[in-house]
Amino acid sequence: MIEVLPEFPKAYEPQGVEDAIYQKWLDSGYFTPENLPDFADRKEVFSIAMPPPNVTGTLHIGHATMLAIEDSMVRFARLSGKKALWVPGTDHAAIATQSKVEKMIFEAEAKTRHDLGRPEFLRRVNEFAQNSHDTIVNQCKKMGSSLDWSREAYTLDAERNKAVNVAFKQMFEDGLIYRGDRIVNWDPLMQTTVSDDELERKESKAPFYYLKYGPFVIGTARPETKFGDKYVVMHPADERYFAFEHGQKIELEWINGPITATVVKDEAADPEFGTGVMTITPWHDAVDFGIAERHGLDKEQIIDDNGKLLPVAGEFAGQPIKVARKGIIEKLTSKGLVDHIDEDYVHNIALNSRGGGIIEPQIKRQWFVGVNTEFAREGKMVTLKKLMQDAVRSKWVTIVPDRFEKTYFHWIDNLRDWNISRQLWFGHRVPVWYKGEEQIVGEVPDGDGWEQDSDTLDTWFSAGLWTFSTLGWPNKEAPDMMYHPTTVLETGYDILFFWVARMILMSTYLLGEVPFKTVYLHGLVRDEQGRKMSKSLGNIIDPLDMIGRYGADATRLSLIIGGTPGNDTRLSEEKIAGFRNFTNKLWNISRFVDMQTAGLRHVEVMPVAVTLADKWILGKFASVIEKVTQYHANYQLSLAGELLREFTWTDFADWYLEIAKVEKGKDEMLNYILERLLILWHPFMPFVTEEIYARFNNGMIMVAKWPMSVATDMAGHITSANGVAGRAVTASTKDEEMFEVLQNVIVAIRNIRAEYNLVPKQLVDVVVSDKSLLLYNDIIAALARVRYLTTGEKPEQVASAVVGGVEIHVSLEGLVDTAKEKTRIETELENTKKYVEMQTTKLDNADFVSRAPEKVIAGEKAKLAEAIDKAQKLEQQLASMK
RNA sequence: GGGCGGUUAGCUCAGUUGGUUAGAGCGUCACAUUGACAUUGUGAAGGUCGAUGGUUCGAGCCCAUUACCGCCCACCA
Repeated sequence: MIEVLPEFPKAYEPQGVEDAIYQKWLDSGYFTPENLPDFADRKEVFSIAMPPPNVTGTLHIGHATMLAIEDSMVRFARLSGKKALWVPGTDHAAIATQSKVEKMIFEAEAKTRHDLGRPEFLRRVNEFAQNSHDTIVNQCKKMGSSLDWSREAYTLDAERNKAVNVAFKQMFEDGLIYRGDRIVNWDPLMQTTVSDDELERKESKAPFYYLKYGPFVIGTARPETKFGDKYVVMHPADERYFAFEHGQKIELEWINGPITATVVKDEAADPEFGTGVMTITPWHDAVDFGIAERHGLDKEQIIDDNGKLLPVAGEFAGQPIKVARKGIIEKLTSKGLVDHIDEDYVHNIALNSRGGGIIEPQIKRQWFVGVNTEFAREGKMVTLKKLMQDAVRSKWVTIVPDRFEKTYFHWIDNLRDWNISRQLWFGHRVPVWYKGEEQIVGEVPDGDGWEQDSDTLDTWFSAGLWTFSTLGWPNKEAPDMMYHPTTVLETGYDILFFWVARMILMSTYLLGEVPFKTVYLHGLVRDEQGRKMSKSLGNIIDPLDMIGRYGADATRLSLIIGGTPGNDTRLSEEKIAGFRNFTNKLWNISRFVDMQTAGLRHVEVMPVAVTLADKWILGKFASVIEKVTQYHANYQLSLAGELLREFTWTDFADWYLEIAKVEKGKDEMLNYILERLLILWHPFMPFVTEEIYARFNNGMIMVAKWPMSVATDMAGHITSANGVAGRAVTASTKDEEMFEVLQNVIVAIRNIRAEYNLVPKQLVDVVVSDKSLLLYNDIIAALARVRYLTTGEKPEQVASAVVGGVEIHVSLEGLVDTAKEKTRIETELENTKKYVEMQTTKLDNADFVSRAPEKVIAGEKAKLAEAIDKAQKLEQQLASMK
């Protein structure tokens, strides 16, 4: 069926067409690779697992960046003839989502999750998650994302739950998952543990108390933890305390009366810090816990799960920390135990980064993944840490930009066992069932009387399985597993530890292969002033808003062009508006070609280049195809976009189309180039290119063929395998140089015209020194507004210039300001002479001549010769001036 | 305390293994408005590439030192 298209509107209006185009793509089914008509012929596989957005709300500009980049990658792969798959999904984001919903419920109904009960609370969270999900899916579509919706997944659905249970079981059986009493990060506010990576440290100023502890002075910022302190620790090599022996008992007066303290010598005590002596609280401090473990010391809980003091605190029992601290200091002061107080002490306090409270370390029975635990793998003993390290060290996984490999290794080096159980309600239940002494792991037990572990798993546990749990795993025979390892993982660098590293852990452990071959890390999007976007600052740029105002293509371009991987980018509405202008430019280029050639149409075979301009543009275009293809292969999307913009706007529109208005018979050339140019643009701006392409009547651009790359032959001729049987583009170096001279001559004339403020209507006569330029009389006449172009005698009243060895005299009878001309030429001459001098010095340098490559020397010599020639001509011009 | 990044035109940024007189977009200035596009065209101005020293025939790029800004990591109680 041939669509009847309306007339070509003067301006591109994205708002009117984007939704329909997206629907057309959906209807085609091509987002699902198996539906591609030539699926079987497509040899290479390309796949991306989309980082699933959290179902905590709506997509922000960072998500939009992710979608723009990934969609460009997938569309490029699809156009390049690959089996291109991009899997969508959402993340239940256990802690973030639960925290958000709890907050909403409390604000609206003043109820906690305990008031509602587990089933009702989960019903509410799921309802919220569903709404967020729908919004997110809609936003992905608005961005033009070519996601395979038939494969959509959710980190908390039944299939993913199965994957989680199988993974858990295998790790448990290998001894990598264990349950133990360890010191963990407890958030009293949300009543759950959080992993080390979910802590956010905030600098804070607090009084630092120096307390008299028997013969010692100890320092603390947390006097409320000191009740149980009965060990006093110092470095074994600290000479000041040689009088005290390890294990020595000391009677001393403390907060609630006399106690017996034991001296412990341990290297964890820093002699440089404070007095070099400290007391320890193993239950509420990770370092202290370590010391206590090493020496087999008692551990006592001082603070309960709600952040209140326990009976050990005596009269302070039941008080919240903040209240108790004041009273304790008062009591210590009255007992004369406060030595002095440093009021300006700065330390870091740990917060739950997901909107929770101040972390209180506690000893708790939790589930852990042992990252240093050895297990057998192919006859060797390895650890999860080693698997993670090897994957990157061996370049099995490549990180772009590579500097993040260092960050990655550093993180692994400092990694401790991963606490995976949470006391949250929203999430995958820890797949362990208990009945009396019995325990079943990883599989739902038969029979009655089994109770499941009430905890849920860290959201990153299921997220770590994402690349393969979305492709049918744990069924290793699942046909979709052909898409694994995925080709590239594209995400923000801020998520390297949380997610990227854990995916590598899970995949190398469970599958024995990496989850992706390349990690492409994009930067954060900031506002014009480099600040993070946030609601409170009111500087948020909402992608949907921008799409509504400037179109999805412009929004996408603004997020792809002008940035580099791993570096933050600043975004402004002006930038997006600028790309809206470009979108319209491309539209109008097409509109012009449509009018000029009586309708856009597919041209299969590369047309014969008739004129110099034809040869030039085909040569240029061939090189653009080659470079853009290469940039895509190297994930240098910004460079690809900039090169395309330059070619499209400057070379094709400003030069070639202007020439096409003069040189007729370019219908094939124009259509041939435009069609392929649209394909090159399609990964970046899918909507407008699809809309224009409809007028070519050649199917959908989404499944068009990427123009073939080109090669340069020995003679410097650029040949194209561009679907053309044996026809080569013959833009020789000489042709290219000639065209450049032509361009320079035109610019020089325009320049002179501008200096004398000539309006376009006013034509000028021009005398040039090179008669071969007369061949291009029509072009020069039109583009530089010239009446007669000759090679005759230089007229009297002229303004002159020298470019590329050509002398140009623009006849300006009655207009020439001789003094001004003289100054202009003198300045030019002076600069040229300086340059000649510089080049001469360089070429007279024996070291340069003997050591620089010949090619460089030849180039420098040619430049010198041209400059000398130019200087001579300028001198003659000056001499002939009256 | 360790590590990483940034510093190039008024602003936002490129600059591919060191090789033209360092580029782009936006902004600025001048001129132009009936024939693809004013969401435009033409032309121009604007930078001693943070600083110092070194390597080299040659440095924005490599090395060392240093300044400022930003980020990440860290068990100084």
